[in-house]
Amino acid sequence: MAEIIVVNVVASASIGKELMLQDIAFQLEGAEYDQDRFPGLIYKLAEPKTAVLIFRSGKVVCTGARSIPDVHVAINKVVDELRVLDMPVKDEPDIVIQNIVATTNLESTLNLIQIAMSLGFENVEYEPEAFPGLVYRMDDPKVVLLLFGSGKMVCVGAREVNNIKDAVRNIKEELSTAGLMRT
Amino acid sequence: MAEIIVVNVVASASIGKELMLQDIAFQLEGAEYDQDRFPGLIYKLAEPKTAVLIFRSGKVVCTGARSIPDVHVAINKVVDELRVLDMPVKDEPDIVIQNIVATTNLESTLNLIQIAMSLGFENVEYEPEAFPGLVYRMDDPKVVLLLFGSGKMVCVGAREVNNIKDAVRNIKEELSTAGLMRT
DNA sequence: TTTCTTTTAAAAAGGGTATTTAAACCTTTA
DNA sequence: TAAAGGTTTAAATACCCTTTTTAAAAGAAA
Repeated sequence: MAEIIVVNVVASASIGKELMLQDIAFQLEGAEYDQDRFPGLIYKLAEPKTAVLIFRSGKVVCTGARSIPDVHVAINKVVDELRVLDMPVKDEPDIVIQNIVATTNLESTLNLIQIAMSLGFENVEYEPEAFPGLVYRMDDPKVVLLLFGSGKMVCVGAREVNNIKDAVRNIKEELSTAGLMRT
Repeated sequence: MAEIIVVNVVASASIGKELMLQDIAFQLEGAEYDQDRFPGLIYKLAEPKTAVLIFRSGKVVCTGARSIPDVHVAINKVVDELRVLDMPVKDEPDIVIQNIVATTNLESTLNLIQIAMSLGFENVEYEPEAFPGLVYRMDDPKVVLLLFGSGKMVCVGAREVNNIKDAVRNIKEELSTAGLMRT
């Protein structure tokens, strides 16, 4: 079975109280902050390679992590840096994984038109002239799959890694049963 | 003492579960519904003269009422009309008064520049070239007063009528003490 | 050839969209 | 010149947008 590769993890966390973003922007090297564009301050870390959005409320969003442990490492790094700047931050931020994006290879070229008909148009969106992937909204687990003619797929919206495993297992079963995959 | 006139009462309420706004828009005479402009359906009542915003969530907002009893009359009218259309509505919507707007006359012309200095620039905004009224944010009760050179004023943000009475009493006392009102 | 656009999910928090109302001053429009 | 509309304030409702990240692959633009 082709491996499932997590390519992006998005998480949110509360790291403290009211933060003075203007001060942080001035003291934190590399911080991007343009209130007119976006209310959050954008801080990109090189290792783990992530982008952390810091908000006035003390909440943050971490994007781009390749694993859940990396999310924790990234957020803790930001918290430590803010602590050095004497900003009011917690010792243990409460991190919540919000979205895990993963890819895998179904190892079979796919006839997306036939798959669209088979999965039912109520859960499928397929407009090759707009986007080459077929969008399938799975109910359980509640995730969205992007299927490509090459057999590769992307799973987005998962809250935990097991959701992805279940989704991949389900779609393989559905396609195989419908005879839409080289078995 | 010049009377306080309530000119607008805004209230919110939950009147039921998920509502099909599209259906309501089609069946309710006079309903305005344009999803691209605003997510709520706008329904204007002639008596009491109000505008009720109905949302998909089953929550509504009533604006324009001249009194608190009128808010109840208006919302109940809407609920009754929706019930006739077989929409899922409650028997007793839980109405919450969110904002009461009132006007009164301080019966003295006011020197807004002097008042701005006296009340303290941290709570006052006065830019006559932009807007003729002086904006005063009172802490207790937490309301905002718009003072005009004519002596007339507007009080917004009150949650109950007593807030307005207290606010008027307070501003009169503050201005009189500072000798900024003809007593 | 490289880059960008298309699509999807998710959070954060502002801004805009719309509704109502008074005050009074300015500008625009018939 | 009169009438209309814009200026400001509060409040709830709930959507859209903004930004960040990431893969897939097709088409277009540079």
